[in-house]
Amino acid sequence: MARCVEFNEVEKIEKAMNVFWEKGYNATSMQDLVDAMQINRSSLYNTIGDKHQLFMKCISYYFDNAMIEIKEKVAKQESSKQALINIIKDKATWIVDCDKGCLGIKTVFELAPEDTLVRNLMRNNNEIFLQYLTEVVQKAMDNKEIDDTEDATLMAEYIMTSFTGWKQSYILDRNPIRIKNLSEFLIKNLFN
Amino acid sequence: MARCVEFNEVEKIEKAMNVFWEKGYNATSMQDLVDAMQINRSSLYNTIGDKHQLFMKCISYYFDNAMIEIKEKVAKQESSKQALINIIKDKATWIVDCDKGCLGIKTVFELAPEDTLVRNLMRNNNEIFLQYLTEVVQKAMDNKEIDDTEDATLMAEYIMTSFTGWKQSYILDRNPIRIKNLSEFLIKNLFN
DNA sequence: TTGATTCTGAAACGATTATTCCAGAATTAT
DNA sequence: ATAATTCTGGAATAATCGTTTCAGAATCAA
Repeated sequence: MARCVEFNEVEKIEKAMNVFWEKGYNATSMQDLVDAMQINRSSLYNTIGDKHQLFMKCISYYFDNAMIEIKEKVAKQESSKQALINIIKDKATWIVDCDKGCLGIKTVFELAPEDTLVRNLMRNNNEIFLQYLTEVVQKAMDNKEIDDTEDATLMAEYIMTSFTGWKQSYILDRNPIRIKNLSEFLIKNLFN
Repeated sequence: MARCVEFNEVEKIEKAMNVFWEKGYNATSMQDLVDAMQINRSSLYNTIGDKHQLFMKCISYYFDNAMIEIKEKVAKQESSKQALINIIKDKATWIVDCDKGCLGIKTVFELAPEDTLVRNLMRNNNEIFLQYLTEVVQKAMDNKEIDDTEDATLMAEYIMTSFTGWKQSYILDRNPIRIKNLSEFLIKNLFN
């Protein structure tokens, strides 16, 4: 009886995400988005919603992918300690290799302080990631691979917060050595 | 022969800074600025310049004040190690108490990746702060107050990058205990 | 093919953006 | 007081913002 949607929404979300990723929310115009998504203005508003709704979908997509990726990597590791070390090293590598910023961090500083919807979404995402990381830390402790007198959650938080600082440093200095040194220093401090 | 400027530029810069501090660069309009600064549009453009120039002056002012403040605090301390501990604890307190974000961090993530002028200014500021912090670390090492087998610059960088992560955590969670624990964990890791 | 429905493209919307312009008030030196 | 200069307030500008509207093309079931 009627015509069907002809585009793949997930595919379009991904393209929009890349624009937000590069420019941030406020600096991205709807014109930028429709250009990048190769979709009509009307179709965008009819099927996905307005700019804010689109953005929320983008950061959800961003986070879901990040979680899938990290879980795959951890699953490949026998040792939980080694899994943690790999997570840290991978993050250091990613920060240097990815020429864009980090959509997550960018969003926290640009929108979260004033935008409750975004803040809640980001907080949930963050908490889910933190819980997962805590599990890995706890396993490493249970296996006596690392010092188990510390609080596992605190250790996971400590690791996560480090990543943010590395990104800031790299945006300013573009110095890969610095990031490498910082990550190795973190590993040494925590696991030796 | 002619009329003089009737407002105190520094005072106006400070008011503008507070607006940028709360809302960020892109989300702040010239209307917001002239309202807050209580200055005429024309006067603003004639004496200070456009939005971007005003912003550059604001972050310079922001950074200069931060440097003065920290130097005063360090000067009051006999022990360099204690000075470092105080810097870390003060930052943790500041993050929790200051309801605004951090203009410096906000700017790095919002503008620095694309805006060369801002990036260079921020990088210089960051480097100056880093050098100063390195000096304090080095003194503590020379006095054998802390482990002197580490690189002082790396240690200073490590401290600085931690601050950024704490701010992110606090924006999302508003949990003062978390920040306190993170700061104490950092101090323990570095100085015990 | 017909009729119903939905997608599509482009134009138009009103609001807001940063910036400029200009007439007139205010201040100064002569 | 006069003339020169600069500040000031507000209007005006052109561009861009996010969003809506609508006629027509496209697709579907019957």
